[in-house]
Amino acid sequence: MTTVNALSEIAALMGDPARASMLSLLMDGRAHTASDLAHNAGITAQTASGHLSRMVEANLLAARAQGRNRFYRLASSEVAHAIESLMALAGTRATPASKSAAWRRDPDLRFCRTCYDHLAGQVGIAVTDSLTRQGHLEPKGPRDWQLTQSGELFCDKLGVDLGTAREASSRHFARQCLDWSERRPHISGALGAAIADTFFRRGWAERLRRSRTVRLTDSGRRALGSHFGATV
Amino acid sequence: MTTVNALSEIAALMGDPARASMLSLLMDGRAHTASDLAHNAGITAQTASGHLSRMVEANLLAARAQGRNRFYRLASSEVAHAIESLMALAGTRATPASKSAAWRRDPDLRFCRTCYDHLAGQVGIAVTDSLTRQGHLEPKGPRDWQLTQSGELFCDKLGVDLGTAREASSRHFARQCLDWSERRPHISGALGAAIADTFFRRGWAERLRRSRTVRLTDSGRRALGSHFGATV
DNA sequence: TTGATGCTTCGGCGCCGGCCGAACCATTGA
DNA sequence: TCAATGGTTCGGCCGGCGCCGAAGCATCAA
Repeated sequence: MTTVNALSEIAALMGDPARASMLSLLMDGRAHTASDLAHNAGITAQTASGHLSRMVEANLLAARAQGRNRFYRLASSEVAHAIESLMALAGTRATPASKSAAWRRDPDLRFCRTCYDHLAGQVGIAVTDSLTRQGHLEPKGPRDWQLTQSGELFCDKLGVDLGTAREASSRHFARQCLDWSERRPHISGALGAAIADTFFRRGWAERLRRSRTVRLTDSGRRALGSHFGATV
Repeated sequence: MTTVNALSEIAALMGDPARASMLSLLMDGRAHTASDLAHNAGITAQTASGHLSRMVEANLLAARAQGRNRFYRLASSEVAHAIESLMALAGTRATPASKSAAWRRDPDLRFCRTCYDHLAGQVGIAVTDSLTRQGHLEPKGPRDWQLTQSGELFCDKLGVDLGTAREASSRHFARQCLDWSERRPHISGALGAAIADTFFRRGWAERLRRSRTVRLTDSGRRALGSHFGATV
């Protein structure tokens, strides 16, 4: 393959209106589901599926399966840079994030919910962000985190049962789980479950019946502020 | 026109093999005749004519009639930049272990070439690295550099025409341009052009015919060592 | 289990656009 | 003026690819 052909193949991928529409949506830097991208581009799921796999093949996108959903995001900042420089030629700039309709539909679920056995939504992200920001949590490999020494102390002070969490040796300790509403990773795995358990045990949060939705109590709201430095 | 359509239209123009071939040839920053471009792309003159007028219409190319000939060149350095950033993506297609065939096949192009009107490849990177390492060049914002006081002196000593470079006020002075073969930024903008001009004027480098490839002369190799402290 | 949902694969249709031959226009040189 | 050369316009052919319906697989909820 020549340099020229490589150029034309990459450009041709971006040159289809449907694919360009998907790339534009993904310029917000977050991950979107295949159906989200299909709907946004105004095409059927099966057509979108073909487009998406071609772009993954060409290393424009990265895919990650989670449950029944498949999330796609831009493969690298270089891809975003190339798209931006093409948009610059057209005299336009990248559009900021545009929220999907589904995103607005369920504000409570979006705010806080359980994802299996750990916290997700804005609260789950707030906890995750707080831990990384304070240096308690750091990346370990592409899909995991690990607690730092200060993180161990912090969890102990909070009453998070790290001993039991570590005993579940067959399970990932601190896995990155992609949050569908926030489109960013939150903590899952044994640590995520232990943290969620702490929230329920200390009365910071309550499960709603027959729903994944979780209600943050007043004391929970205060705890987020005092322990995590977060206001939600 | 939406930004999405603008993106796809520009990308689609670059996405045709024949047009991509023309754009690649024009990446040398020089003007080429229509028949030259047609022959290089392996198509007939009438087909090329259609492609060329479409690219002029889209402001990718600028045309100038001269006698019976019609010369085409890239419309702006922004076009060159967009093409270069697409080529950077094309380099990531295969598995990281094996570079693309084109990458292996074209060692001279990788070593030194023009990117529109400035130097790219290993030599372009060596110059850029030398300037930053010696404190002559420092980052200014996310995508630009600026010359330090010592950098001004250094350029004067070298014979780089900074006055003319600064006069082109509509143009970025020292822009970061992502090098597709080295995967790191080199100097573009008015300063990049002035430096390249110095290399050609002092006989340190020579353009090869009908190619973006640049040959470093023996004196150029010595100059890289003495002035820039680089061995290539 | 059963049904619902998300995603993919397969097959066939339709059309957009790249291609060239032929003809035409413009500039040059004699 | 006439031929030669470079470039463009027009018309028609045809292949590639974007599209969807149908069907199939995987996951989740009850």
